[in-house]
Formats: sequence, C-alpha cells, structure tokens
Amino acid sequence: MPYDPSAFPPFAVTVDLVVLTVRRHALCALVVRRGEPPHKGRWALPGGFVREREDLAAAAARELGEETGLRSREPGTERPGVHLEQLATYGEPGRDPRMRVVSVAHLVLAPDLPAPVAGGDAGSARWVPVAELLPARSTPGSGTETSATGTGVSPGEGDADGAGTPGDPEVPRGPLAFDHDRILTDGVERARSKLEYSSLATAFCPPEFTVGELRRVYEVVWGVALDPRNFHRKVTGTPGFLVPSGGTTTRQGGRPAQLFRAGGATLLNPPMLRPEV
Amino acid sequence: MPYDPSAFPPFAVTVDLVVLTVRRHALCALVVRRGEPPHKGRWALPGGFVREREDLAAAAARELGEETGLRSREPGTERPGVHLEQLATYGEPGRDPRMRVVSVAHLVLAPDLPAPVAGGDAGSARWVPVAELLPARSTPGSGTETSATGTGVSPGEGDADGAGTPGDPEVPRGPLAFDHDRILTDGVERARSKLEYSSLATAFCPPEFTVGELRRVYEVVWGVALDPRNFHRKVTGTPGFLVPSGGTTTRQGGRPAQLFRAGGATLLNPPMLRPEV
DNA sequence: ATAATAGTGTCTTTTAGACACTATAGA
DNA sequence: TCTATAGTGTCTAAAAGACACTATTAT
Repeated sequence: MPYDPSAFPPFAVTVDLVVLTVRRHALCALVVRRGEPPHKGRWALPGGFVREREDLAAAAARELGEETGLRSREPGTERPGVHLEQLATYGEPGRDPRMRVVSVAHLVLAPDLPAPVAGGDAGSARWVPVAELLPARSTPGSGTETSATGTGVSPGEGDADGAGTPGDPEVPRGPLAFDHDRILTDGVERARSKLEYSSLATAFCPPEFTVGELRRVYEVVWGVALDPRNFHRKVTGTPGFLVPSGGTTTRQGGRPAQLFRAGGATLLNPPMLRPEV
Repeated sequence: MPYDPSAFPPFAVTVDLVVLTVRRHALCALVVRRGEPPHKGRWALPGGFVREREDLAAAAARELGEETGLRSREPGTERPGVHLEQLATYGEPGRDPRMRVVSVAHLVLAPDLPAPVAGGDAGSARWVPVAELLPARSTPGSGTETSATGTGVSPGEGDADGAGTPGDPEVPRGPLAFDHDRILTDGVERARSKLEYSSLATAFCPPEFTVGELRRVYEVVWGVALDPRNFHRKVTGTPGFLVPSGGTTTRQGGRPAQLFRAGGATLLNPPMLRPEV
C-alpha cells in the first residue's frame, strides 16, 4: 500500500545541474572540482542537497547561485536571467557509494559569461567544452559531432578559459564523478532536441543579439553548418520568435546587423529542423 | 558543499504512475481508490515507495505489476509488454501533508486490456477517460480538445468500464488526490507530443494492428480527425515505423486490412505532425 | 580596392493536405 | 444492392534547400 508513513526507507535527495553555454564556438558545460571523497579531485556537475522545506526548482536555483554566481532570475529587474528546467532523476542504488542518493538533475542554459564563474563557494568551477568531457560519446552516429564545416567550429582547439596551458592539472581528465557523464549526456541531448521546436536557443544569447549570433548557437549546439540566408529568412519569419530591438551592431564585423530580443513564443511553429547528417 | 553524508534531511521517495490506454475511442488513465488517509476515498494515481535497494524504473515496474497486473516486459517471451519511461519528479514541500515525499512519476502506455485490471493488491483500480478526470484542463487552447469531427470520438459518452451506471459512487468525482491532477496533465501532454516524433503510438496497439487502428490512436490522443488516405500513405512510407506481418483482418469491418507490427524505429523521420487546431 | 557579414530574391525539390477513385468485405 | 473500411493516384499549396545577387561595414 502506498504512502505508509511509519516505515519508509530514508533517502537523500539532491539536485545536480547541467549548466550549458556557448563559448568560443563550443558548447561548454560547467564543472566543479570535488574537494572531498568520494571521487576527491575529480570533476563533477555542480549540485547539492535539497533542504528540508525547499522545492526542487528552488534548490536548483539556489545551488546555481551558490556554486556559480548565476541567477535564474535577475533580482529586481525584468531580465529573464538563465533558463532552468528539470531534466531527469537518477536514483540507481550505488550511484553514490556512501548512501542512497536520488538526484533530480536540472538543465540550465546561460549566455556566455565574461568571467567563468564568480562568487561561488566552490572555488574551482569552470567551463569545459562538452566535446572534451564526453569524447565521441556525445551522440550515437558519426563522430563528426562537433565539426561544422566552414564556420570555424573546430573541436580540440579549446583550452578551457585561458588556464589551459599544456599539461595543466586543472584540465579535467577522464570521466566525471558518479554517473555525471550520463547526466551530462542526457542534458546535452535535451538541449539539442529542444532547439528544434522551442525558442530556447535565445537562452544562450545575451538580451540583445543578431541573427548571425543566434545561428552560431544552433551551429555549435548541433554541430552542423547552416545556410546563413535560409536561416535568416526562416527565423525572422517565424512568428513570435524574434522582435527587433531597433539597434544595430557591427560586433561581428561586416555590414551592421539588426539587433533582436527573444519574442514571446516558447514553442516554434514551424520548428527549426535539425539537418540529418 | 554537496554530498555531506553526515547530516542530510530525510526524504521519502515514491514512484507514481500515469498509465494510459486507448479504450472505447477515449484516452483513459488508470486510477486507484485510496483506502487510507490522507485523501481517503479519493482517487489517485497508482504508486508506492521505492525500496531500499531498488532502482527507480524497477520500482515503477514493480508497482505497475502489483497494482494493475500489467507487466512492462512479458516474462519469458520477446513480447514488448507495455512502454515505461520516466516522466518528471514532483517534490514540492507539503504535497503530502504527513511528510516530505519526493515522487518520481513514470509514464506507462499500454494497449487496451480486456479486463480493466486483475490481480492487483489495490482492488479498486479502474480505467477512467482523461476527459472526465481533467475536464477542460487538458490543454491550453480551445476547449474542443477531445472532439474529433466525424470519427465518433465523443467525449462524455464514456462510463468507465461498464460499472458506470448513473450515480455510481465508484465514478471518480472531483480532483485526484495530492498533486496527481498535475502529474496526469503532464503525462498526457508528454504522450501527445511524443506521438509526433516517435513511434510510441504503437505502444497503445496490440502486437498486430492495422493502419486504421493506429490512426484511431492518434485521433483519440490528439483529439483531432486525420485524413485516412494521407495517414496511410505517410505511416507506411516512414521507414522503420511499420512492418507487415503478412496477415489481414476484417475486425474493423469493411475491406480486409493488412496487419502490421511495430518496426525497429523509435524516432520517426519525418515526424507525424499534429495538425494545429 | 578586398574581405567580411547582413539581407533579399528566385528557382527547384520535397512534403503536406485535399480529394477523386478503386477494392473488398458484411448486411 | 448499400455501406463500411482499405488503399492508390493526382493535384495544389506550402515549405525546405541551393544559391545568385546586393548592401554596408572594416581594413
């Protein structure tokens, strides 16, 4: 019989965060160095315990702020902050060697931040290209996952955030702690598929962005090259996706480009279809 | 700091099941009558505690068998049984008045069963049309959600499984227990959207089925009418979706129809697009 | 000048949808 | 016969994709 309050096995419940951004033409995830056993010294996804009277989403937002300095909603402003959604829950017995831990993973999509992370209580958080964390396991299929011909998307050039001199001990090696490789894989796949039928790509962009910048998000996340002309026509023709902000910029070089903000639409119709190989 | 093993708040972890089937031209969910407080006498989704050394999916499969007699995998055979996947996790403090309960909801899609449920330890499980459980809350948009013009899909005709004489106290009234209305809503929406880009509609069908029977699944779940001719051409032309089993049947009346089994494809390309209103 | 990116127009191929028409069963 | 469902063919409209061409900046 369900919900017998007297004798239930005790579980610890945590939230783990798959925090993704597009940085230097690569899809990057936020990882932290573990300071304690188990897996001491290994890299892991940020996360922590859910508190006694705390909602799951609130716990995820709190950990995001504590460990990374990011905010899921900018306080006092109407700026959207980063996108946060529940991803999946992982509760295999033995995934933590000490006790039974059920972890509710969340997916966070953030624009590129100037400094990697600041103000966190985990000192050693950093952005690392997903291609380095999950070599060749990113997607079932060909191994050319992160190469987009002709757009300068080149895997392997990334040294994470300027500290990556050759032989740097700070560069993550080997799999992530616990089952975080699998959680990260699921999060990346969720992000890839959600770009198709939602306006979530704008979550990777600053508040104002150009069509070209948005296109580079798609190209980096999907690992494909997209025709700039057809992309422009499609994305500006999808109702509710983009609204012109009035300004222009030349920060990408070339002819000045119109600046846009994210429109109100969350579901795209028609969807942006990912080209098949 | 995450993963401090000493002091963590204790949680109870349960699995809840959104079990859906297509029955009498209506999308139906499995609900059980609660025999104990809280919400004693109210209807709820089947579910129960996750055991000490039990995986989440295993707990869902076990509860499915215990409370409904369904099996996620037919023992000793290669028959696929029903489809089971994780849906989402609900952990708002106070969702259970007695203690902190985090529930990992799972979605189960099953073919129509002859008897509603058998061999369960919850005696009062039954199929109820989703339209009766979630009146007008099924989908944001027009209220014509469950009407499919010209195909006999008529909401409100369903009396759940023959026992629904007028005034029957066994007919669920009012919202489900706990936050199960929301969980059911999420499960229905997941099923609706997954029909578009996956071959999951076959999970609602018996092992061998006709194109017309598959079409009725789409019509009932989406609440729309589909052109039989275009539907036939599209599903038989999608590679890996259907494989002919060789036989034919006249169980739907009319000209004998070819029988098919589900093909190996799980992701449909091109997808079956849900018509917009 | 050249090179870069932005943006529009046009053509072709593919796909979705409407619907006429034929096929084969039961009543 | 009539009516039901099954299945094919064909036409049209919409969308996707290839790509020529113009526009506007920086160097």
